[in-house]
This record gives sequence, C-alpha cells and structure tokens, in this order.
Amino acid sequence: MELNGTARLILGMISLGRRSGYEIKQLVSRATRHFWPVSSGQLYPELKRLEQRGLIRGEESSQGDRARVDYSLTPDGEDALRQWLVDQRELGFQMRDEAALKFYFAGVLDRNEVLELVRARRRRHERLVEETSAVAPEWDDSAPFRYLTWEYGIGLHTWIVEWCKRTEARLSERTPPQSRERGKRND
Amino acid sequence: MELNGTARLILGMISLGRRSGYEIKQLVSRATRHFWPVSSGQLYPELKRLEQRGLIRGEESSQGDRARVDYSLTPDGEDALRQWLVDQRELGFQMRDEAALKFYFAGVLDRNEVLELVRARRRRHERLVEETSAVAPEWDDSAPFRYLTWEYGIGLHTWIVEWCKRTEARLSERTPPQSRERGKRND
DNA sequence: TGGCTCATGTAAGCCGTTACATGATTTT
DNA sequence: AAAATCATGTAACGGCTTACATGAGCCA
Repeated sequence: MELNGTARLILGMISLGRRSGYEIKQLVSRATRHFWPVSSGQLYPELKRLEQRGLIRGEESSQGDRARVDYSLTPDGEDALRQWLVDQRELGFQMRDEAALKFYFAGVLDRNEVLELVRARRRRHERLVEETSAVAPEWDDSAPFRYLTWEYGIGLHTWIVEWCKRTEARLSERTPPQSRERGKRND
Repeated sequence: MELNGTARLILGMISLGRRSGYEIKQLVSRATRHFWPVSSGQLYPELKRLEQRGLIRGEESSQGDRARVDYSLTPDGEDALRQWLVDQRELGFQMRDEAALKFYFAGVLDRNEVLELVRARRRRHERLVEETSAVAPEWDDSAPFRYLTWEYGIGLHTWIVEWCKRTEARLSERTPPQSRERGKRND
C-alpha cells in the first residue's frame, strides 16, 4: 500500500474536507506549494488511480453550474492516510537550491558578481516571505496546523533573508575589490 | 547551451580543480548533498555527454594503481559555467519536506502522535546538523564560499531544530489532551 | 581469504514538469 | 466581445533514484 508523493498530498487534502481536483490545486498553491508542490499533470491521473484503488470516492457535484467532481475519503482511504502519517520510517527531505549551488562555486566570480548573486538570493526569499504573508490563514483552535505551518514558512524564509544580509555585509566589508583572475585554480 | 542540474554541478566541481567522477561524488556527499544531490546513475553518463559537447576533457590518470579518469574544464566549459553563474533568470528553489506535509495534516492525529511527529522532525534536523558539523571545511581566505556554505547549512538546520522545540512546547502546554475523534471533519 | 574501499558504469522505472487541449461561465 | 477564471484532462519528455554489475587494489 505505498503512496507516492501526489497520493499522500491528495489523501491529506481530502481529509480536510471533500474537495475537487481544482480545489486541491488552489489549496496547494496557497499552503503547501513551497514544501510540496503538485501539477495538474500529476494530480488528475492520480485522482483516478486512487479512486480505482478504492481510497477515494468521487461524485458529480455540479449543482446547476459547472461540471465538477468532489472527492471524499473512503474508510480504506482514511486508513491509508493514517498509516502514512504514523509511519515511523525516515521522513523524506530534499532541497534543490540553485542559489546555494552557485554560491558554492562563486570563486569563479568577481566580487560584484558574487554580491549580485547573494542579492538575487535575498530577493527570492523576500518574495517568498511576501507571497506567504499574503495567504495568512486565520487562527483556528481546532486546527492549529495550518497556521503553524504558515508561520514556519515565514520564519524559515525570513531566516534565509537575514543570512543573505549578513553575508552581503561580510562580503562588502572584506578588503579591497580583489578580483581574482579567471581560470585560476585553488586545490 | 542549456545545462541540466547534474551538468551544472559537474562543471562547478571541476572548476574547483581537476577531478574524477568518484571524487565529485565524494565532494558532493560532503558539501552539496543537502541542497544539490547527485547519483552515479546520473553522474557518469553526464560526464560522457559533457565531454562529447566539448565542455570538459578527461584523461587517464591511473598512476600505476587504479584505473581512473580525471576531468578538467575546456575553455568552452569555463564559458558555459560562467554563463550559468551570471545568468539573471530566476534561481530555482524547491523543497520536498515530508515532515512539513504530515504536520499540515496532523489534525487527523491525536496529541501524542503529533508530538512524536514533531520530535522525529527535530531529530532529523539535529542529525543533519551533526552530519554537517562533522565535515567542517577549514577557512580559506581565497575561497570563503565553501566555509560560508557550510555555515549556512548549520544555521538553517539549527533554525529548524529550534522551531521544532518551540512547537513541541506550544503543543505540550496547550490545554488537556483533547483527542479529537477520528473521521471528524472541520471545513 | 574475505571484506572494504576505489572506481565506473548500465537498465528499469517512476515521478514530475511543461505544454497543450477543450469547453463552459463569469467578469470587464 | 474579449479576457479571465473555472475545471478537467492528455502527451511527451526529461531527470533522477534504485538497484544491480563489474573488477581491481587494500587491509586484517
């Protein structure tokens, strides 16, 4: 009973209340996008597969207006979700951070180029903080996890912004513009 | 002249000095693994491709002992690397954080299960901090980026550990063990 | 001699992104 | 009337992981 990433997301999202594929996408873009993205190319086929496996059930909910299908968890689906949530195996964690990689190789660059790189990195996370701030959920005593997750996102990216500021300062105060020639190696 | 993720990594790694595939893997596992991983299944074929594209050049360097190939950048390779480094397009950034996703859906769990989840998350990042601490590079005035990147990793994961501690405290101090029945929805 | 590290690969398969397609309905 | 949003998909492709394979030297 293995669930891929998209399946986990779907089951979880539906456990928050019956939802259509489209609504899941919206909620993802407001809430989990930055630590668990999904694309329609993955979402809709996976909804079909989960229905065939009997973990979710879809019903037409087009009340007069647009055609659409709302899904809800079956008992098997609730079990599968729970099983995953309490699964003791190692929690997956991966990051792909192009700015960090570039920075690691920044020895090839001159001082201004490095600074520009760090500034771009800072802007990126400032934007992430802004975007996240814009979708603040209201506090709900019975469901604190949305809010705490939102706070986590804000805090994490704010920390990165601060790191960028400190690094910019350190790189700026460092001696004269010693632009090391290109191609020079240092093993 | 597009470079995929692995190609960027390879060019950068080789710019730090001529290296074999195996050495690149080692350096990755010590330095970039957490924000830019690579597997041999991707690495070795990509080395061949980059050589065919004329961006790197490999020579046998088996001095008596084992067979191995050391690669160095060609002028075209240096250009390609530089082009990527100063490229102004949006810097890629993605995270896949299973613990964060589980936490978002933690309404399904009872209080102790949530606490266990957060603790597992904390342990994960404590381990990351330890692992990173274990591979501290020495400071090098002419190449500060390795060190600064290392520090970044330590700082980031430490921040996450602290967030977990705060969250554990908040969840613990919160009222009596109100284990909400399963299956209950809150839309 | 058995196991570990060095060193380089291949094959299968999943997973996910991108881009495209369609059509209805609401808004400007 | 045009444009944006709602809503659901499909096809192609790339990238990456996993697992396996091989063989040579090193160390106990």
